[in-house]
Amino acid sequence: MPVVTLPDGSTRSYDNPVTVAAVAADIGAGLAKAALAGKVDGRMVDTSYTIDGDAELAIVTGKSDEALELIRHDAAHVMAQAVQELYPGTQVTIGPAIEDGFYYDFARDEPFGPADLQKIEERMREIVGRDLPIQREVWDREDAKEAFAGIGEDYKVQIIEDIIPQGEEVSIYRQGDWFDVCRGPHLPSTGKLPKAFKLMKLAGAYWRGDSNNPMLQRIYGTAWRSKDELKDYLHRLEEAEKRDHRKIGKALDLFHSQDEAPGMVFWHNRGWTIYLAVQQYIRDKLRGHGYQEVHTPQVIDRSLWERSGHWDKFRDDIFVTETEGRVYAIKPMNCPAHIQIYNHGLKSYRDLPLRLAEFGSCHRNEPSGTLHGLMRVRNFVQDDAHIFCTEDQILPEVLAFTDLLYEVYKDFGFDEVLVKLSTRPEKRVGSDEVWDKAEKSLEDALNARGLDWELQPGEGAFYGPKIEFSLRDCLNRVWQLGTIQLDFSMPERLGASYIAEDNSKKVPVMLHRAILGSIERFIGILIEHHAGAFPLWLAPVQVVVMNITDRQAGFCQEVVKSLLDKGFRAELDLRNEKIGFKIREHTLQRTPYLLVVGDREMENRSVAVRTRSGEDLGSMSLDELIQRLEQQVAQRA
RNA sequence: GCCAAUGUAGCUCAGUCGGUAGAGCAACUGAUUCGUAAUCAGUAGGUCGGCGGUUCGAUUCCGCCCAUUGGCUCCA
Repeated sequence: MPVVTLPDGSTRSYDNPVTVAAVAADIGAGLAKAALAGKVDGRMVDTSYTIDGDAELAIVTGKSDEALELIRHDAAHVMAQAVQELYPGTQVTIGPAIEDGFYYDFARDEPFGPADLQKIEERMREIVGRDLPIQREVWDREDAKEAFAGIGEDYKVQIIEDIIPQGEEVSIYRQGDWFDVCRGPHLPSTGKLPKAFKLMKLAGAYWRGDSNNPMLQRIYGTAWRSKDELKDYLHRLEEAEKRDHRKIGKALDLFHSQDEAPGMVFWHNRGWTIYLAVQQYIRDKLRGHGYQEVHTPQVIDRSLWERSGHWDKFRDDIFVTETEGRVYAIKPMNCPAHIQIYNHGLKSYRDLPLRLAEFGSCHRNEPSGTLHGLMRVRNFVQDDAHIFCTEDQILPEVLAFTDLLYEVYKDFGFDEVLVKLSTRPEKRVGSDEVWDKAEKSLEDALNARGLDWELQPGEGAFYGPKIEFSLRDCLNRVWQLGTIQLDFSMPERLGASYIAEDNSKKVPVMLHRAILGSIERFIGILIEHHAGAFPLWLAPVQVVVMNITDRQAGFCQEVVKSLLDKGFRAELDLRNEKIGFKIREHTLQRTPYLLVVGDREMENRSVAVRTRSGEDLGSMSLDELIQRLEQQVAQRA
């Protein structure tokens, strides 16, 4: 006698077990038709699911938020069916719903091309048109393996063997002649899939994400509840692409890179101006937070890297140079060098914590396929620092660092920070007691500041746990910026020690930490965050002064000089062009303030002020303007 | 590194089913001195990513390499 409670609180009782579809039909014919799935006690199920006891039920329709995942998962199935119909012999593997869409990985000798995508998409529409009922069946595990082996679906056999836990039932979803192993739930029929999908791109992907495995062909698609939603999504993508830091970097003349130096940046004056502004900002911050800035060599004999352990582990990723029979590494990181500074002179516990900061240029020979604009480069500078401290100082240091990091992110206008804590991996150094203490310090620090964070068990480095702070780029890709990593290994390897209160010799704990991470990457994120319209304090050119006719040239020069004297980045535009043309150009260049000087302004020694957003602030005296600019820079607005 | 795609003038792009290429903007010259998102006219500009092969002839077809883009893996 199931009693079904609906979201509005009303109940319906039935004499016998009922399906979700039956309840929907009981409520109304319209709902029965619209029903895509059910949510029973919070769990998504098929409409064919039988409710045999008291339960809470919500009918999922095309309007529900839950419908999206369902639709995307079904789109993946329909795509797989389309592919197998069009390209017999292609094996299917896995095909989940993902953010904004879905993908499916296929095993096929022939590569898919862009033309195939169109064909597949057409066939998908046809399959939707066929309105095939989608039926769930439960098969015996061994029967299922045999069935898939029989049709040459080796990957499916592996999935049943390795991925579906023993004891869990093996469910098969059948649509027409086509069937797939799947946990579900699915739509009642292929006809319920809105024709608001689009295949987006082709990619390679290793089977089960392991680069030792064969590479499969992945097709990405997007799917939505309606054509309008799809249109909105595609429009959002277009808008996002306009923010791409590589595009803006070129358009605003910030930087470039070229074939001769892959993964390295040629900073043009405007980009370098931003770079220096960012660096100067951090430098000032560090000085106020008890850091000492140092600078160490870029080229260091391999023996140091052998002692630190990097030579063994990262030999292939280290640029090397040789002279007079000695092999040197172009440094991939600063820490071993900082330990050399630490080791210089006997240290007492009274010297700790010792915080050494460096803007050191590092090179890593990253795999070619991973390079990406400013986000992933081979030569970068981090706002790097290493804190040498006692075990008891870990918590206060992590707390102080977290506070500093959020202070910095706030100044740059970032508030959506993703935080992840990575804990001990299987292979590690250091005793469990030390790890316990270290992990707890990191966790306590995050909780003390009330941050939302995600645990990544086993993802820590072999030498210690870490916290990572990440931001998203314009295409929603996540990039790590800040980090704090505890290190129980390197100080010992490189012979760092201090004399403790009890006169014993102890090894300090080292904290690797960065806030912006690579400054290159950070500027990439900044460019996309602001779409090139940098806040005044970062703008490479803050003010441009334009004349209407040659008569005002002299006064314009005076204005620029006054601004330069006040420390502003001002430029002059005296070209023989119409004012509208100049306004357009500098607006496109995202210059924050455009000053127009005509006869009127020259007469009363003022400037007409326009912002890049098109706002006309009218005429004002130079003093008024400077006051405004100074205030805005101070507020970092 | 792996899979796929792409590489034509400073920039954005078109084109050649094999006969060494074109537009807009930018540049340069001249005219114009014009008050808030493009003044007009003219001129010049390319080893069609690199190397090799096929061919009478290759930017076009084929192979290799380099770089870039989108993914995957990696990321001290």
